[in-house]
Amino acid sequence: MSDQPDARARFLRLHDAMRTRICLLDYPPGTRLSEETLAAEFGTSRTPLRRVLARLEDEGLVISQHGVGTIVTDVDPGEMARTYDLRRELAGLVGRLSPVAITDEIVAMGHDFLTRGEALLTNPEVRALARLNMEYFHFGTSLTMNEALRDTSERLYYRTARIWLKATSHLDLVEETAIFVAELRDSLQALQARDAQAAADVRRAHISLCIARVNAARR
Amino acid sequence: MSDQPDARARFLRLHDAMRTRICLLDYPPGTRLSEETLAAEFGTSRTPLRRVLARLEDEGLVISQHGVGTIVTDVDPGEMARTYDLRRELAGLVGRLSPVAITDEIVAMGHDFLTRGEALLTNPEVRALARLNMEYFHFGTSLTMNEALRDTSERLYYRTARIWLKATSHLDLVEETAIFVAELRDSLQALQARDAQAAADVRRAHISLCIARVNAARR
DNA sequence: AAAGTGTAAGTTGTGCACAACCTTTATGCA
DNA sequence: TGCATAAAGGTTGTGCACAACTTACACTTT
Repeated sequence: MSDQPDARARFLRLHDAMRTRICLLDYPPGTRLSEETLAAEFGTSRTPLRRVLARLEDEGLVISQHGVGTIVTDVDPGEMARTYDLRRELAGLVGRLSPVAITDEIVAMGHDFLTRGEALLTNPEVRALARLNMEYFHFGTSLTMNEALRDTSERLYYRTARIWLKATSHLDLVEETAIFVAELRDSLQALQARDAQAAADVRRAHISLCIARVNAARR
Repeated sequence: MSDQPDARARFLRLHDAMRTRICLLDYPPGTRLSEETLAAEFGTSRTPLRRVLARLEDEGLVISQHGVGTIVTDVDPGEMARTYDLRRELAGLVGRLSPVAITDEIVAMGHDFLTRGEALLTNPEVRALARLNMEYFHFGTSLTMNEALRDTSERLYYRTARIWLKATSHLDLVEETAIFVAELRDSLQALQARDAQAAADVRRAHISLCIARVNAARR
């Protein structure tokens, strides 16, 4: 049924696993990854794993140095700020470039996200928050039919996600969770109005606020 | 002096060479590339070359199929249109997100581009036009300090460049050259006014016109 | 004649051994 | 003791042989 050849399927699986680990800070910036060890863990040889690391390097998540190792990158604060600037603009574009029609199903998904977010309020946990945020981000990009916009947004998201997560550890987790739930609430309202542009604007606004918050925390 | 290890330098060289060949239609869509042949041509083994092809695949320029070959992709017209939509927006953002200060040197570069463009008017040639267009595009993205915006713009540019080139062959080359020179002229005017936003708007407007032209030619 | 089957050629994917390289540590010498 | 040097260990990069896979074609069978 699946038209994914084994090789490609495995590549996607490993890539996703590694990307998630990096973005969830299982491998904090500076961590030295061993090709041999990872290959053994995933039950392959170095060759397919190197393909994965090569892509992660292209995406800016790791950097390989001959004779040294493959190291998880950190992100320069200035560059991160500029990346967020772009992410904010792209979030707004989701509402303008080939937005999808908001169906009942999409509204239901929005409602589901809110429910799951509210569950976090009673039991805040940074990893669960990060995971939900990641899932919700994908949901957000799925609101445009523009593939290039989707791919670009996700690429930039994964580049900055762990920095937000690191900042969240320093900020108040409870407060950050509450802010996220508020975003989910605003978002659901826009979806219920069947207004894709409004939903995109909600995201845009919250990215702006997030930038301000992280900048304030850095001081 | 150069801090590029041999391996990385070679990778960048091969990647750039292959990308240029694909975008200049030396390898038209559908071409089947042979790892062995290419490796021999570049004087390496398959291994480093496969790293290059892997990245080209991530960029959407080729697709590798086990047992079949590595094939230069074509772009779906609808997807291309949506990619152009995004490129148009990004072009405008260059003027708003961390634009550089327009120096005399930058103005001189703009003037140089115009001179070279005008030289093409007397002797139009599609390859030379494509090359100049590519160089001018890089010049355009260099007008922002936002690395993510630069990288993203270039990524999308290379994804669509060959489609524009293919369309140009069908359109009138002389007319297309004249339009490009007109853009260079407008651009220079904006630069001379030291107005980065105006320069970005010029590019934005011309991408819009390009979209309309290609769409019209397709009918 | 048509359909099915096997075989051969050509391609990408994988695993392994080794080369190239960097870092750390030990060692010898002043 | 201090410093230079080399040696050792560990890492990524490369080349090669072979596995896995697809396609095309010839051949056989119905």
